[in-house]
Order: sequence, then C-alpha cells, then structure tokens
Amino acid sequence: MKKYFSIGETSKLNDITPKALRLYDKMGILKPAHIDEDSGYRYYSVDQFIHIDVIKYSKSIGIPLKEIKEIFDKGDTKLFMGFLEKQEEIARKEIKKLENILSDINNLKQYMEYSFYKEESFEFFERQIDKRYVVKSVLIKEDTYESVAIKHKNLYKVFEKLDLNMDIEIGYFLDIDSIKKGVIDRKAIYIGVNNVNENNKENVDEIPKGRYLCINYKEKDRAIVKEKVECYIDKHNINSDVVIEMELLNDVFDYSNITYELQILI
Amino acid sequence: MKKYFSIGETSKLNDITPKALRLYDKMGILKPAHIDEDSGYRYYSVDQFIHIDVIKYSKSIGIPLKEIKEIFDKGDTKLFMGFLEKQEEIARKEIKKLENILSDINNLKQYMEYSFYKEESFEFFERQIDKRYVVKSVLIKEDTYESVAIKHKNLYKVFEKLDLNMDIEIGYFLDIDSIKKGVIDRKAIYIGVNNVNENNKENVDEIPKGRYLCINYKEKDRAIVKEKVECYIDKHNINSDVVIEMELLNDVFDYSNITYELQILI
DNA sequence: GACCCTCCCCTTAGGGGAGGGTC
DNA sequence: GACCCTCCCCTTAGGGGAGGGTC
Repeated sequence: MKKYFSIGETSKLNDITPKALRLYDKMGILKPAHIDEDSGYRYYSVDQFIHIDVIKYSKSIGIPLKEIKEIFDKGDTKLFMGFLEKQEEIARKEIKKLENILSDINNLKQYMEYSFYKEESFEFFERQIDKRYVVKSVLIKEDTYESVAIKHKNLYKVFEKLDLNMDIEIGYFLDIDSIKKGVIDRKAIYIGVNNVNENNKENVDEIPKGRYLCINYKEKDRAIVKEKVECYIDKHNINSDVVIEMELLNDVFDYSNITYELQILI
Repeated sequence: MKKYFSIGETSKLNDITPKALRLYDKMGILKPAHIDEDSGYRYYSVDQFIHIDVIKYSKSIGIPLKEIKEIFDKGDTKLFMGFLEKQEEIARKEIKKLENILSDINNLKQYMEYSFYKEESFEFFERQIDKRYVVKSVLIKEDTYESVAIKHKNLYKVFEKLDLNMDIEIGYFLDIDSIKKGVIDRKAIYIGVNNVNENNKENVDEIPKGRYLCINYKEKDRAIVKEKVECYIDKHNINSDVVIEMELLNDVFDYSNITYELQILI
C-alpha cells in the first residue's frame, strides 16, 4: 500500500474538491506532505486526513478559513475548544436574529393581508383596537409634503436614540374639529413602538384601546370621504378626542395609491 | 421646501450610505428621480423614500439584491408577499441548521472534555455505557495504516448512501482471545450512528449497553497496556464477547498522540 | 469647504474554465 | 486518457480610497 495520495485520491476519500485542497495549501492551512519538485504534483499522507476532518468540521460550524488557519497555527486542541465556544455564541445570536426576522415577516404579512382586504372598502365599520404605543412628531400648517417626510424620517432617529423597536404602523393624529369644519388636518405623524417599558415610557405616547369607527379610502377619494365623515359625525353627534389616520400597506411601490384607515374612538 | 434631495441628504435621512445608493442606481433597483446632466449629481424625491424603505427591509430579512431588483421590476405588493414567504422558509431552514450546529458543538465539547480528563489516566476503571449504534467495516491482517484509513473514509460514504447521521465516536472492535495471546487485534473499525430507525436498522450494528471495564492509553504505551490487560483478564478470569477500543479526542492535530479507551463488557 | 462624481482595488471560499504538462 | 498544474475571470454588497470636478 502506497504512502501518498494524489490530490484527486485525497479529494475523493475525504469528500472535498481539489480546488479546496489547493486553496488550503496556498493559504497555509494544509500543506501537502510531499510535493513533487518536477511536476508540482501535491501528495497527501494519511496523517493529514484528520486535519482535513478538522477543517471540514470547522467550516461546517461556520468558522472562517482565516480562523481555521489560526487554529492550525496553534495546533492546540484545548485552544480549539475556545473557537468552538466562540462559534456557539455566534450561532446563538444568529438564531435570535433569524427568529426576529420570522416574527417581523409574520407581522408584515398580517398587516398586508388586512391592507389588501380593506383596499376597496368604502363604508363605515367598527373595530376594536388595543392600546397602541407610538412616537410622534408634531406637524404645523406650514409643513409640506417634503418637510413631513423629513419629520417622518427623523422619527426613526428617535427610535435609535431611545433604543425603541419600531413596529409597522405609521399614521397621523387628526383633529375632529377640523373635520367638522370640512378639512382633514394632521396634527402629528406617528410611528408605532414595540418594546415599551418603564425606562423609555416617558418618551412614548399612547393611543387608547377601544371601539373605533373606521373607514378606508385612498388619496384620490379624500374629498368624498371628508364629506361623508363630516356628515356622519354630525348626524350621530360624534365627538372624540382620538382621531387617527393610519396608513395601510396595500401598495409599497406607489405612495399615491396607498389606502388610509380613518379611526375615530367612540 | 425643495423637491429634490442630494445623495448625501438622502443617505442621512434614510440611514443608508451614498455608496449603497449608487450601487442601487447602477443595478437598476433605484434610479434617482433626477440626474443633473452636466455634473452627474444624483437627486432623489420624497416618493422614493418608501422605495428605500422597501429595499432596506428586504435586505434586513435576507433577500439578495438581485431578487430585490426583481421585486422592483414587478412592483406588485402582492408578489412581494411571495418573496416574504420564500424568505420565511429560508430563515426557518437556517434556524434548523444553526440548532444542529449548536448541538454538534455541544456533543463535541463534551467528548473533548472527557478526552482531556482521561488523557493521563492509566488505571482500570468501570463505566456504564448505553447501547451504541454503529456502522462498521471489517479489517483483515493484511490491512495497513493506509488501507485502514481508506476503509474508515469509505464508511462515511455508507452514511451518505443510507442517509445516516454520524456521531463523533470512532473506534475498533477487538478480539479478547487475541489479547489473551498478547496482541491487540482489530477486527473492525466503526463509526457511531445517531439516527437509527426502522428503515435503516438492518445496516447498523449494535454495541450492547452494560458495565465496561476500561483503561486509557496512548499509542506509545500500547505494549505496556497490552501486558497489563492480559494479566488482568487472566487474573479475574474475564471473558467477554465485546471488546472495544474507542478513540478519544484529546488531540485532533497529532494522530499519534491520541488517547484510546479500551472497553471490555463485563 | 463640503459634496459629489467615476474609477480602482479589496473582501469569502472557492467554481468554471483554458492551456499546457504528467501519470 | 485521466490527472494535475498554474493562471484568469466570476460571485455579494458594498467600503476605502484617489483624483478631479461642483454646490
């Protein structure tokens, strides 16, 4: 039985490509036991197979090649265990991140499905809504489309600064008196907050839970809706401190096509 | 209030780098609303901010830019939901993979800790061991160091073919009669199996559970141990069908330094 | 003076060749 | 004829410049 294995034999026995073996050679992770001086052919010994195992195992748990090189430079099994623990920590964090992604996607899907469902409705309906926590930015009459966008974007920085988690909901606080006068006046823009606790509570506003009278519409129908709402609250003598205009997510590619949901606490 | 925002303003408002915005332009994901013909300066409009949000969100859940481009080419929010579901699936698989990594690392760490602990011991001790499932390859007298390594490596292919999961344990079946005669004869090499079920059971061997008489040693001490064991089993009149020589993982960088554990079922 | 532009090089872990020797 | 060698180009999502115009 021969002592050396060519790169092809080695690759087949160890289930690894010759390309990979050449790279490990070049990087100094695993030099062949013997190189033919004339042909440059690489030859590996059986003793090196366990090293290939260590490399493959290290890769499989996500250790980058540079660190694998360090591991081999040290060649100490106890130090290797330190790398294992480090990698454990990385994997654990990665799992947490992915679990957050999953829950984000689920929230978004639900929000979108509701948005699709409500896209074409044009009638009043009632809806029970839980207490919502939000961060808001006050709007003034002089605000333009652009300046509102800037205030909106600057709200994100508040989230960062206060270590708050955003939720998907974005909307506006309205003034019912202004609706009675036939305009829809936005008093403030808000973004929902996910993680309210004792420490950050003071910077966060609340939208109370309760039954809300709602109606959905798009920008182009705003005028009609305005009248409809004006008429309705007059007829039913509705007065409310809490009037919200919430953005739905029926179209994330065309902002002018998005649907709003007017919510009046009753 | 101006209508357009320079790349720097846009990047600050949307918390993204100019480099990234230029790349999205180049890739056709997000062309600036206006480009100055003379200077080549990029200018973005407020309406594009929601697109930046979509891009950032898509990235945060792991969608590659090429697919983000597809999403924008289609520009359909309902189709976008399909991408979300795909990404959900990917994240779920990734979590499973990482959980397997965590459990692999834990097993390896335990095995290594046991190996370090036993490295220097040189006395007989008893140990209760659970039933083990293994895949084995018979060895013959003519086998050399190299040919055993090949049989060992070929066992991995059996795992692949039979859809078995390896566990860390590797060892040899010995013959107690040969020990009595003063040699340590390896009858077969085995690798532990993790996932035995009704379908793959027939290709798998068992090492029975029970109390085992054990002793640890390194290759260089094999001769002394051989005598010690020979003596011991003679004196205590031990006879056993099951004699295992298990490899420990005290040194994965120097195969000649690894510790073995001899296990005799009593 | 701060901002923006277009190159150009760099990063991971190899894969897919091409062109030419070697077992 | 199958195997092996050394280039060389390519992939992700930009970051870090350099050198030179622009607000």
